[in-house]
Amino acid sequence: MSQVRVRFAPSPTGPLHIGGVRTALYNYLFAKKTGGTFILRIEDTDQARFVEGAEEYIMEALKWCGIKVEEGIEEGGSCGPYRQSDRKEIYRQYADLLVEKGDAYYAFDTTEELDYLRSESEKAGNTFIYNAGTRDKLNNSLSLDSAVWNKKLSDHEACVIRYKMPLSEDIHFNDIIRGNIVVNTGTLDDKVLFKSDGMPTYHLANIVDDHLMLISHVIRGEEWLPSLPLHIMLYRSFGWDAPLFAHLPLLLKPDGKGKLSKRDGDKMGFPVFPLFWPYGETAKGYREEGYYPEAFVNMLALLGWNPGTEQEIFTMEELAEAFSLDRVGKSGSRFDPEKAKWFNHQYLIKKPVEELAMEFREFLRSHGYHIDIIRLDILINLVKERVSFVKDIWDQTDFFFKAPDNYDQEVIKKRWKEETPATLLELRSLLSSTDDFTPAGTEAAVKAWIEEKGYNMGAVMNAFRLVIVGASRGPHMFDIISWIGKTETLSRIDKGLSAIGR
RNA sequence: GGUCCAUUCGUCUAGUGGUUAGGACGUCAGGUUUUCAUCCUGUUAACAGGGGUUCGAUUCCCCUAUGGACUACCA
Repeated sequence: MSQVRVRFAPSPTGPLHIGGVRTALYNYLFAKKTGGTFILRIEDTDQARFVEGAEEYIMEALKWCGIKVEEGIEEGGSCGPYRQSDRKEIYRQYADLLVEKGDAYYAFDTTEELDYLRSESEKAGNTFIYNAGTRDKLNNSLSLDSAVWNKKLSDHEACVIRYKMPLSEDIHFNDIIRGNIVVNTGTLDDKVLFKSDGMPTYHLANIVDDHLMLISHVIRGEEWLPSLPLHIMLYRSFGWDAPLFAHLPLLLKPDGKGKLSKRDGDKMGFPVFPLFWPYGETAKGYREEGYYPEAFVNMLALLGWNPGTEQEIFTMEELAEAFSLDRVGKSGSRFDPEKAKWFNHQYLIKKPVEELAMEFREFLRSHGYHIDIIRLDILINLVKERVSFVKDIWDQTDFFFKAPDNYDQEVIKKRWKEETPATLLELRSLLSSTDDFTPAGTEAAVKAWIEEKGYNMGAVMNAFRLVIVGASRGPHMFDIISWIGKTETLSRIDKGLSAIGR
């Protein structure tokens, strides 16, 4: 098998969508699996859609994901440049080559003329196609007198180069994921290969670059499938061996139909982009939402591909080892934000406590709390199983840092009895005289007292929790009071008694 | 409209010409717990429809339906 070389070829028109990230990931995994090379090529042949910052965003997003580019703008490589606008001079000669061969021709029709033809056709219920059936009636080097079009050329009249699609010919081609496909050229149109602005279109640039960059496998989104026949024809016209193709299924909206878009994320509160997009209409990112890149990548990898085993948690290395194109599904995958959270939870609970503590310390700082890292370790161990994100730890631990401002009415109704204040007073004095304020120490003392007095464990502990936490939630009481300390514990009992009273 | 692609629990999916159609997320229930959560156990629920082929089709073929992509001098 010849050397595997794959490329991820986004166009820098905005933030990279997670569908794009998945395409990059599958390319990367395939390269790693086969010992091949992963290349990043920027397809910026559309000057009108250029977006400032998009290229940097793409590179940063891949880095965050742990997808390492081997050849690209920053990395260099023997097949550069890797930005199509920097390869501008390359394309024209190939377009000309096709014209010389008779597989392409010059066309002088203006956008307005073509738009008019299209709308007229539509009114008549037909579809306008620029192809063998219509090209003779249009303005091009096939229909016009050679003197006429040569003059247009020498006058530098606006002109594009179109591919001359055969009248009717079945094109057979193979897709690694979808198998054999047949399309008749009669349904295809004479696509523009070279624009009047001096830039190639995607179709030409793509074929030329993939050939020049020795790409062995083209792994891209399903939206490219309809243009594959054209690409196959192009390879044929150039006399080049075509790479192998794999068209990945789309990522769909979580609800309803259609492909995943930014709006879905906004509507349902989950990110559609890996990183925060800071320009123009901003968009939130997985990174900023608190997702770990490993979890994000793991989740994405399993959306459309499966290992054929029941393993769900994979490191990047394991993914690369297990990956294969023939285990990629054919149908679109609906994205499930809930499962994305679950993946993050899996990674979070496996993180070393010290790391989580460091992360949470930053969070606390921004909320005005400065807590010793050792104490945070203890805290994290108490609650990490309960959260999916570090930022969620706060919701589970706020009462560790401040006494309750109010007390859950439902719990008061259920747990606050006639004798409760007296019992809590007893408990207060017991704790006050307990020197060993470790969880084990207070637990032993309190349980012995409850037993001795014949109290009901649930009644006492729930009332106790109410004055300490303010609600019916949180880790074990003795862990809580040990962490907040004796002074705070006693003060919260006092505060609770006077607030709830009776 | 035309071309192409797709269709297994709500979701991601496994799977085979003969299976109790398996797993995960979610849901629900029970258990554990001083509470909530976790956790454990269990439950739930699927082969789009119709024709073939076949002794037998979820699996192979055809049609229909539904969904999707594409249909630009955008990628």
